[in-house]
Amino acid sequence: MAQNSNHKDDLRVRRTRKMLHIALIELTIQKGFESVTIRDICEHAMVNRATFYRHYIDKYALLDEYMDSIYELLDHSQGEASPDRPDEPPAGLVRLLEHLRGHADFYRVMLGPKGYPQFGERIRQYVEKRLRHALPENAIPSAPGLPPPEMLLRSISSASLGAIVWWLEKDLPVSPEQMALWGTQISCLLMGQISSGQ
Amino acid sequence: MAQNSNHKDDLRVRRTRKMLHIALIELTIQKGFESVTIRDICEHAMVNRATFYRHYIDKYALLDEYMDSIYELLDHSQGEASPDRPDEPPAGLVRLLEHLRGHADFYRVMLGPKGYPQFGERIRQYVEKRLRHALPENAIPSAPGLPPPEMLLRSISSASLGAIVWWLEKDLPVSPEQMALWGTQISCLLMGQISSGQ
Amino acid sequence: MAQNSNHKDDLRVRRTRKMLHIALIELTIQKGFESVTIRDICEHAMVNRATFYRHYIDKYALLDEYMDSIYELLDHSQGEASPDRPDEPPAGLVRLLEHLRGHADFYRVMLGPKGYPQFGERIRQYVEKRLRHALPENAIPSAPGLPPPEMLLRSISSASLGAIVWWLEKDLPVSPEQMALWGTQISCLLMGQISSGQ
Amino acid sequence: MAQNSNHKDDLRVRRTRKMLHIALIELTIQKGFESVTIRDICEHAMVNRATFYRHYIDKYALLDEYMDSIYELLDHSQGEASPDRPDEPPAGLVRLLEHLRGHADFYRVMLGPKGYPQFGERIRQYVEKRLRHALPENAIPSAPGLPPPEMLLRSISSASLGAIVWWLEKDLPVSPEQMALWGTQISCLLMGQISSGQ
DNA sequence: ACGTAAGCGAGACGGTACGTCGCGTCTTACC
DNA sequence: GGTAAGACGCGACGTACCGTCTCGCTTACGT
Repeated sequence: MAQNSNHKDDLRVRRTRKMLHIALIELTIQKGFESVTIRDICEHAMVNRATFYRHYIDKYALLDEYMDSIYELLDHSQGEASPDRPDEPPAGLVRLLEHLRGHADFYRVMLGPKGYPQFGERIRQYVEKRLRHALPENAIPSAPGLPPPEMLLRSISSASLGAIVWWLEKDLPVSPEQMALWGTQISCLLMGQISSGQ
Repeated sequence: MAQNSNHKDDLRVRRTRKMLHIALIELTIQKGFESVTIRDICEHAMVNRATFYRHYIDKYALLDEYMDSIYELLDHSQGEASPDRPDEPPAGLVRLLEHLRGHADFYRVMLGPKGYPQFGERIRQYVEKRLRHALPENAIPSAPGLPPPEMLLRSISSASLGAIVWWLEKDLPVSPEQMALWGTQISCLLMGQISSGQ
Repeated sequence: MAQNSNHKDDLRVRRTRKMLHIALIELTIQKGFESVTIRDICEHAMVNRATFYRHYIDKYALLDEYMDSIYELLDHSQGEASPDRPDEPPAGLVRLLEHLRGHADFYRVMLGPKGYPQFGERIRQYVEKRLRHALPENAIPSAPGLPPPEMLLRSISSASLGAIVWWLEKDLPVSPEQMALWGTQISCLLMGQISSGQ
Repeated sequence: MAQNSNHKDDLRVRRTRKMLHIALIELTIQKGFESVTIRDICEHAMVNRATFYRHYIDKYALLDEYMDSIYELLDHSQGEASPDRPDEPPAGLVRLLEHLRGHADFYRVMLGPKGYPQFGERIRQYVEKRLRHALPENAIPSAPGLPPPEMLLRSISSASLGAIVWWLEKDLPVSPEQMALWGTQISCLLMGQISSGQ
């Protein structure tokens, strides 16, 4: 685990990667993700363009690495991992929303029309994964005539992401806790009520 | 108004535009929307590149024109615009789903990871618009402590779009009518229950 | 022969190619052939770099085209093509030397240490070709014990080129006619005397 | 002067330089001198690129060092430096040709179209130097109307180099002794006859 | 023989040229 | 007047090589 002399431990390497991350985010906020060129990033980060390619194959790889670090941070910070009681916003969701609020400018762009389609999808999948974990295996019955669980999960996670985008676009009108509460209500309603059969 | 010598009535013009539409769609299915270049489109359509620019400023304008024609078609074909009874799939929704099924290859790509973010958003807004029309002004109470109607609308339309994407990705496992029914159930549940429940 | 609408007849094309030729020559004089980059050429010629590649694959192709035009010019201007009498400098040789004098700066560099090895070789081959044409088939006997004709031709053409380089390096101390005379003397001596057997 | 702790006596240093020499030569034979990069050399020599720069500033310096060692070897091995009789191939010339034969692959490339212009010139100057030494000061009369001695020397040395290139290109069809004899004949003829004849 | 200074390997980095590609504008000629 | 053909300027791309640098390891040398 504690691998020595890794190239990622090199001070210069860490400095370079960090500056590229910052440049990507700041430029994305300024002009939208797709409009940002690798040239832009390098100039803003004061890094030679060839150096960029020594670390990443394109800007998507840079974004991926950044997102990975975020997810790792979110997952590791959960610590207490309380058994999420239904009808109560899970700590993970609140933490996610707090993180989004902390980088609202960035996420507002990334999830908006000048964003990157796979980015929102990745967040949706994260939400879906958490939903699956928060539920018993067979919490959602799959009776004929009812929407299949897979479709329900997709709908709920999409609804959540939609609510998040709305929240960001409206400039965070309510607290993360309130958002988490509403989101949980909606989710539980859909999953529970449908299962109990209209 | 009925200008005879209209530029768009010219046979050559109509032929050119049509071939460009076809080329855009076929190439998008093949390699994803962003990967399609104007060069590609022109070669596939056997149209000179300069000619493309005489009609559209970029491929987004070409897509927009195509989408406009679709929406016009959808809205005009509804004819009777029956007062959609809740709990029953509205005719407009079924028609939309049938259209998607008819061009599933194209929409699957456009709404997927190689698609175009504003494209899905446009469909979501169309759904949201229909939802607003299908509901009385104050159908959704906005009591404090409850999710605001705007957020609910956003969530429901996002959920619908999510369900549609799921349906396309799974290769249309159920009929448009079934999808419309499920979608309506979910929507009504969210809007109604929230307002009365809790 | 008189092919119409050839792309080389395009005024813009002729202008572009001409400016690239001039840039190549002037820059070669300034800093030596190998040091000249395609960027240099394009900036000096006020031509976009991509345009360069539309015409030539590299600077060697540009040089080749230039040299081809020179050789064509030299061969076509001979007009009278008098039956070159031995012991008298052939008109072609004088014309070649006059051309070299007219572009002495360029050839001095190209044939010097900062030049291009294949360039001198091409001139040497041109001289050798003229020598072959100026001689009857069996003018040079190939008796055993004597240098083979092929080797003699190589030596004489090399000697001629060497003399030319000397002439250019010394800043043209004598007239082209004088040079041609001396060169012819040396050539005839080598070919004739050797054959008559020491 | 006889510094013991010389940097060049270090075993590691000698090993490194030797491997770089070998790599340069083998790679030059394979792909031509200009195409060989310092990276190539270092990889082939299994030497780190930074180490190369600790010894040479570029590949030309490496080549120079190699050539210096060759010339030193040639000049030292002549030993008896007999007063070369005209009409008889001098021992130095034979030794040079034997050396060329021993490394024919390398010289064939270096003197050919993928070679290095200054390399042939250096050999030519070596030949010219030997010619000057082999002749009395005023062996060549400089009467008006006759080619100046400087030009003659240049021509003869160029002719000799040309003959050598021919010999290498033809894959050494005759022995070094035969080549030396022919070369001497040609040289003497040019120098002697011109002065007395005409 | 052994401690140490030097040679060396590894590789990050800034720089610069390369050759390619797509874009959008323009001109010319055809129909 | 719509179109084909295509030259051109522009600018981003990804790659290659250059020369410099810092950091440790290891190794041959000199006392």
